[in-house]
Amino acid sequence: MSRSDGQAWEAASGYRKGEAARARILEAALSAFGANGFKGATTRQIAEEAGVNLPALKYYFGGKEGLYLACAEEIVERYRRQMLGPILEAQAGLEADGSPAQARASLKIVIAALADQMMESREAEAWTGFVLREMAEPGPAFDILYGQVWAPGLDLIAYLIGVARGEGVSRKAARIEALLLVSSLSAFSTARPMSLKYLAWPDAGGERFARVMRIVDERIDGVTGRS
Amino acid sequence: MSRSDGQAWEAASGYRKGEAARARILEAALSAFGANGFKGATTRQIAEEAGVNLPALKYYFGGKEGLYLACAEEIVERYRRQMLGPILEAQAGLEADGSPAQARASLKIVIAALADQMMESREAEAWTGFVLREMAEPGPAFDILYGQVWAPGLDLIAYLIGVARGEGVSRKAARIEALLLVSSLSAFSTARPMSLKYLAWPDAGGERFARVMRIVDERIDGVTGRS
DNA sequence: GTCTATAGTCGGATAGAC
DNA sequence: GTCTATCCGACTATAGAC
Repeated sequence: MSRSDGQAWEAASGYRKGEAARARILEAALSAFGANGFKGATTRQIAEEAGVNLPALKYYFGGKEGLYLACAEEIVERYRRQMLGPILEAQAGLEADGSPAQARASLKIVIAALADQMMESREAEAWTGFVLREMAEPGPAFDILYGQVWAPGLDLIAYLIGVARGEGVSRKAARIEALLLVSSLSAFSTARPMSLKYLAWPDAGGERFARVMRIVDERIDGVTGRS
Repeated sequence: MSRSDGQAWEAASGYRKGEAARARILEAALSAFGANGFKGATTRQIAEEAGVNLPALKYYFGGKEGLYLACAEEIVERYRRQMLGPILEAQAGLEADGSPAQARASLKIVIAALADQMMESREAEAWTGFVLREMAEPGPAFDILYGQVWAPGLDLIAYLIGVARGEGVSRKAARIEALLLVSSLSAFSTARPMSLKYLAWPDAGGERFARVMRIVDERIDGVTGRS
């Protein structure tokens, strides 16, 4: 990996400037790939936005595809950083009280955190775009994102749905419910431009976000079997 | 428009062969744009798949963007052709019996037809891909698709939700519910590759499609206020 | 390590023969 | 109307100076 090479020469020479350049390139790439996809984003645009010249991308990441994969790894870290708190909170609640009602509450915590990333957070916009695009059209980063982001997240949600509904739901059915629930959030991430126009909303933040989330919580009540 | 130009010389000369070439190009373009988007699709690839040479695209459609817009118009027609029956059925049911229960039944008919297009139909795969992509990243075809496909469809669904729930729901809330409901179907259209992997399903057709739809129908019961 | 300069490729568009 | 041949711009990648 180009990353460990970079660390190797840094350790040897004590050179530090490179790490800042590397971070800027990664940030610019995340933004560009998230907005335009692998093919749509150009290395020139990324280099310019990062304030480096073109060959720097090859130097640090081996090329366009290496940069794309590095973005995926960065996304996994950011996803974990953002979701770790809510996930631990949800798990702690369930360990203290394994009731269906608590599972429903934990589910709402997890979905709210996910929705916050997908719908509201401006900083998360780049990486959610990247992730959603890769799920629709599997590319070089599909496996890592599936294994590190989607599968664990969906497993947790499906598990919480199963507990909340009691024994009356099969494992597969809970997984389908989880997919439908998470996908419904795409109304305000992937499909946001259309949704905002349809609701005549300038954005989906603040009170508007809260309003959507109240409705999503009602849907969760429905999924988990409360009238 | 290049289209009316084409019709003009046909009417004058009685020449017919061109219309077949035009249709082949449109079909190939629909498939290519649906799979790869405007930038991702190449005119060379479209021309080759259609069995024509490159300048034919300019001749018939004025260029890449003209071809893209022609695809959008074609999609509107196909959407209407596919959805007209179910929409009329839903409206007829509601006119005969304006009860919440009937509205719920009509809603299930409309959603099932929509899901069939988005999830199961192989022929619809190209145009649903095109539509979903354009909604996420507004391009030249956004306005026509929004006005002719999304807005009318969502209006009908939001209206049916409102009737099914009685007077207890605001117009805006019904619209948000409609967006969330329709978006949940994207689990098996936009996000299909990931969903199929997660469920360990080879495809989402036949009995598997029916299984998902049974769960979607339960969600509709939840949205429309049945326990 | 970082840069300039350029090689090599590919895509959209079009001129002009027939 | 349909074709071949070609132009021009933009892209990725890389050689080589410092």
